[in-house]
Amino acid sequence: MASTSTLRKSNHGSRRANNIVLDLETRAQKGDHQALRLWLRLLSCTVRIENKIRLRLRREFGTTLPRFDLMAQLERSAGGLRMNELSKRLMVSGGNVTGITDQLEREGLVSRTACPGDRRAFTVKLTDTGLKRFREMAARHELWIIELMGGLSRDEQETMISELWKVKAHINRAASLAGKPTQRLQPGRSR
Amino acid sequence: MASTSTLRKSNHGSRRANNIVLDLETRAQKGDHQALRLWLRLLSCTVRIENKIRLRLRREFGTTLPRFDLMAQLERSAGGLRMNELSKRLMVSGGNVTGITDQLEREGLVSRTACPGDRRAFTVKLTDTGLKRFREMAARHELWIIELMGGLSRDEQETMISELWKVKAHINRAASLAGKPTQRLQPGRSR
DNA sequence: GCAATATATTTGACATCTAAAGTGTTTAAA
DNA sequence: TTTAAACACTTTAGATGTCAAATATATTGC
Repeated sequence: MASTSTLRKSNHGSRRANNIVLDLETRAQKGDHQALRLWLRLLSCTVRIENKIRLRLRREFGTTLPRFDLMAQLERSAGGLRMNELSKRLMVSGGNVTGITDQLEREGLVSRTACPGDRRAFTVKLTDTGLKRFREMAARHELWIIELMGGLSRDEQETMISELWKVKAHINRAASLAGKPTQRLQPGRSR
Repeated sequence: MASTSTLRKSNHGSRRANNIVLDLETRAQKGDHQALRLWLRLLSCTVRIENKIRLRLRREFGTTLPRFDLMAQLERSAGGLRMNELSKRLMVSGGNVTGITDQLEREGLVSRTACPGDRRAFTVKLTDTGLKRFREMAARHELWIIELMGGLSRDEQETMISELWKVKAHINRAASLAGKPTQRLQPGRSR
């Protein structure tokens, strides 16, 4: 594309300029490939681990990963959380949270309570049964993770944690700079 | 918990013994926490990136991530792939591949051909339209990934790629050592 | 040959997921 | 005060995802 024409032009320039262009091209090509390779490997590892956890949660506890994740969020905040907040923390859509909460409520593991002061909102909490059940699963879950991450030394794990932090920070920064699309490209028209 | 009582007890011991105990406990506690933190951060980054890609694929190309992934696998192997092979490479179940392939076939982007020599199997291929469409998307996709991974330098990316390789290798090793459950714990009984 | 077993895909029942539309509540501005 | 916008949640439609059972074909061992 642009690089091709630049290369063609610089054939008429000095050798030094030429080399610079070639360097840039090589770097660009390698760099691209690298980011993509990184992403694919990241994805691959995540999916593998997720699949293992998913399978074990089913086999040992007859539950699913999304339910476990939702309960994990609830356990961390003693007072319970609103659907809204759960949606943000789990990084899934609101409709999804509604569905999973329905399931867990049916199983008697969480409860929906009207939120005092805001009749739109619900507070979702772990029931006593839910808390007990979750603690059992969480203990096993942590062992699984330690086992699955066993390929890395403590130092390597630390390195990766901080590098992933950079990735996360960069993505968030980019998001706020770009400004999230308002999801309403046309002037909103009621009904 | 355990750390509290151990600490109390070791107040009566020698200073050296005390330190050893504290060290071990600190390491254990930190170590556990570390693996879990690593996993949560890994997951968080992956989900964030996935969500961005998903959104952009929809907005710019009116397609979805699974369809894009399936097409990406097909583009890499000129001769097409069998459902089986797609399932393995995408790390999803066979039933799932059937569904996505159905969709793409309906859209005219892939085709199912009887597999010569094995009447059980199908070969899935990109159609001409499919290939063209995919190439457009892939170019954009790569730019997105480069942008999203921009928080890491080339060296950092390289480090992470090799560390992720270790994770992957460890998981596979563990899997083969443990022996995948045959999914048939009772002697198989036909029907 | 033929039965037992293995492989490739589909199907069915369900659980997640998203995006978008719908319902009711709150807020804030006119 | 009225009313429009923002907000919290649910509902809907459609796509993915799982596992397990069902089909159909291949392969193997006797």
